[in-house]
Amino acid sequence: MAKICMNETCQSTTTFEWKKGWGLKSGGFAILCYKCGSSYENSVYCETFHGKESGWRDCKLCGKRIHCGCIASKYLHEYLDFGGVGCISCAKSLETRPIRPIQSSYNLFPQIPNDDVPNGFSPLTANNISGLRSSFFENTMGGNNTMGGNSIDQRKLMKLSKSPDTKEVAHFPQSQRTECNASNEKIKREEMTGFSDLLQRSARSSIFAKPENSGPILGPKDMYESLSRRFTNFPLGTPLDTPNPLLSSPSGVVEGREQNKTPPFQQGQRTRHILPKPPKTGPTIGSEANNATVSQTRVARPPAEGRGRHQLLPRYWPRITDQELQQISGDLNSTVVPLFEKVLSASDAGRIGRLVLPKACAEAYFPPISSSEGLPIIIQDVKGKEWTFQFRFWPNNNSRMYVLEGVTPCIQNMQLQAGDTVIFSRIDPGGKLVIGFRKSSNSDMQDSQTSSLNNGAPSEETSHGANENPATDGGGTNEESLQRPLLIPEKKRSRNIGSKSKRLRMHSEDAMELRLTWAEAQELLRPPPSVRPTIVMIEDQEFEEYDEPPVFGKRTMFTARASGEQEQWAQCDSCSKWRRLPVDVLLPPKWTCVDNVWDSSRSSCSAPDEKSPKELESLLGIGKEVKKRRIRESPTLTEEPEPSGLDALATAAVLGDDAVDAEDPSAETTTKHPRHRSGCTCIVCIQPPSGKGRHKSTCICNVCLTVRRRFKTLMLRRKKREAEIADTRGKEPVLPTEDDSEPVITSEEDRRRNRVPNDGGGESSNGGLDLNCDPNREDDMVVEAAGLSMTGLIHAANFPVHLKENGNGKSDVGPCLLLQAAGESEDCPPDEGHGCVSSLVEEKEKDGDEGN
DNA sequence: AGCTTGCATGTAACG
DNA sequence: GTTACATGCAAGCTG
Repeated sequence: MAKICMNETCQSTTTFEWKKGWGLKSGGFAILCYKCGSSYENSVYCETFHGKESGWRDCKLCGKRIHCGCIASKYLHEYLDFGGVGCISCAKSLETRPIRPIQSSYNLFPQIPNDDVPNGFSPLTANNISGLRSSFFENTMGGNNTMGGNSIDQRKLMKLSKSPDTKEVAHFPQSQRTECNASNEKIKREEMTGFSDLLQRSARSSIFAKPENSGPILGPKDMYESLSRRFTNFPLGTPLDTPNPLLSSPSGVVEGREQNKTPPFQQGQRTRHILPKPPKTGPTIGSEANNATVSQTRVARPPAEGRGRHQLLPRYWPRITDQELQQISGDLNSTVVPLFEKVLSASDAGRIGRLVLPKACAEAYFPPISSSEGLPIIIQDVKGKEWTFQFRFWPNNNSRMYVLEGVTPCIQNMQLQAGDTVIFSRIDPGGKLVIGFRKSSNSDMQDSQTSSLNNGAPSEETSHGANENPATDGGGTNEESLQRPLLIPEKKRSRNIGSKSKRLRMHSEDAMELRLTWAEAQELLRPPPSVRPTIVMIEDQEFEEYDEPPVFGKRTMFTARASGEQEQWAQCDSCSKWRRLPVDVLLPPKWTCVDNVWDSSRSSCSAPDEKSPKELESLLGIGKEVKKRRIRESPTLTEEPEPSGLDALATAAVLGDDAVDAEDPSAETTTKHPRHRSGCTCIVCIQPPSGKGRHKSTCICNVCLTVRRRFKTLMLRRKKREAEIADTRGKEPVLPTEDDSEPVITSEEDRRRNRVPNDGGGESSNGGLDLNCDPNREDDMVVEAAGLSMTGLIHAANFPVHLKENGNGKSDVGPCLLLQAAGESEDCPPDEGHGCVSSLVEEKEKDGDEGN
């Protein structure tokens, strides 16, 4: 079926081909001129014939084949008054009524702008397109060259005016009437919505229109650009949601009363809705709209066939650059038709390997499937590799849920993750599906989305594999500015990337590492600068509340000297040397030797290390594999060499001063409590660093007084216990002493008392405190804990909660211990199961008080 | 036990 | 209120 190329400068009569691919829904087709390369695909989706295997029907009058769902077919068929459809020629010959002159700018043929629309359109592209249109129609009409552009418009108008009014419909059998009405309404509705879609899209895409005409080759892209320019020339402010009764309102079709009341021109004026709504789209819309100003992204190319009832949501409109198109097409003889795109959800990118397809997209661009088993589909990636997916659906709420199964290899091959975007395109001729992608700029989805939204910076680094060229021909417009994503509610922007935190779950190994370092990150939290906390009292406890989120400070190491004195060490960001700091110093995220105002001799990177590397490594536990080893060996984060202030407290509470004085970095506690883990968000653990500088050794606050009082009780109890031990010494074969480096354990009781590691007590090794142990069995242990010094206890308690330590992931224990040691057992109620020392202390204190 | 599969359900967007 | 869709979940399957 030879056609004449619509390209005026080509007008080849022999090189057109109808291309009918399965990506072309409902008998759609694409036209390709092999001479000039112009490609025109069916752009007006005809829902009337949707589902028909063939897009062709027979004219009821002459039997001529009528195509639907294509550029031409809109004008190749008419709904006949007596039912059915007829070819345009027959319909015209039957037409007896005068054509209502609708001068509306509403263009039934939005893909081919109408020069006759009196809206002050610039003729910039009209000449080209009108010529194309003319020749196209002349040829698609079977060589009837008598039909010029006006004729086409007349036909359009005729088609519009052919909407059967009530009288006419009333003569039909009910079935036909219904069908006819439905058909007309459907078409009109889809045209209307398609138009509004186009308006919205064009408002955005206009910013990408090339300033110069693209020359004789006018492909779909150029057509859309031209359209964009044209449609953005619409006067603004006319609401679209005031439908033209002739065009879209059912009342206009069925009731028909209002049709003639309004002058057609006014109808047209009314119909126009130029100012699109702010895009209620997913995050990529907004972000990419911003990016579009610099990335030449072709925003929102209208989905060709995905119209009608299942018109695509804006978030699925493909945005693609020329480079990407070219990369996909690979050669000049093929045309890439972007179909739709989708931001990968967590489940899409997960291991299940199921990519949920938007229903409208699936039904528009994928082959129709009747059984849930679906069909295998071969989709080519941008590298040319072909992937076979299973395209299928599930019944869902009287609807369907379309999925592509088996996408995991492809997703992984493209190294995509949740938040990235896959773009489905079609290569014409051939109808081959292509899957491209666009990576989110940030592996963290939220960051990427919000950052791009906030500052308008490019959020996409690659698309379809590569898009490195900044925009050269794009430019912001007023329309574009109107579309700024700032107008988009955050709630809607966040769609598709997981408004729920659970959508952000990551299950990769990387994520595991992130989880492990979460505790470390928590330790770096600092109160927001220049923000005064609000002190709230919760069960007689003071808690600081900050309106601003905490900030990250520089990670430091805490060590304990032989004297029990705590030290803080920080590593210079410049020279990586470790500098000793006062223990109560909070460092900013960036810190160098120059900032070391506490030690002038080492306030320069040129100053040598205070300790030898070996000493430092031993002291601070720094080494290459420390972190990895920690992750690898201890999923519970129990192995940590450096005692922190709170760790020292815990250690001291168990082992007494000797444990601290030993300056054994391996003295450690455990965080292995089931309810009080790293990242715990309970009121205790979220308490910001509140203790800083508050509790001096001379402090007489209630907390410190309570600590002292309780410690006194502990000491008394210890003496009492020692007396008991002395009494029973003769009965026990071996008794552990404080001086015994390797106490001989004679019973499980004593083993527990002395916290000597048993066979299975990894967490309790080295005298650590196992918070998981049964509190009821800890009594004696706590009694033994009375061996610590008051100063050590107070000193340890003085450490701010979040400064307590050294990045060993034990932040969860610290606050609990500190508060509990300070006598605030209420903060770790038994039902919370914190198993805190303090609660044990409390118990024993009671006992002791009673005993005393 | 881990994986796959099919369906159910909750939620957000849309009309 | 309806629809679309992300994801949970249980039953079945497989090694």
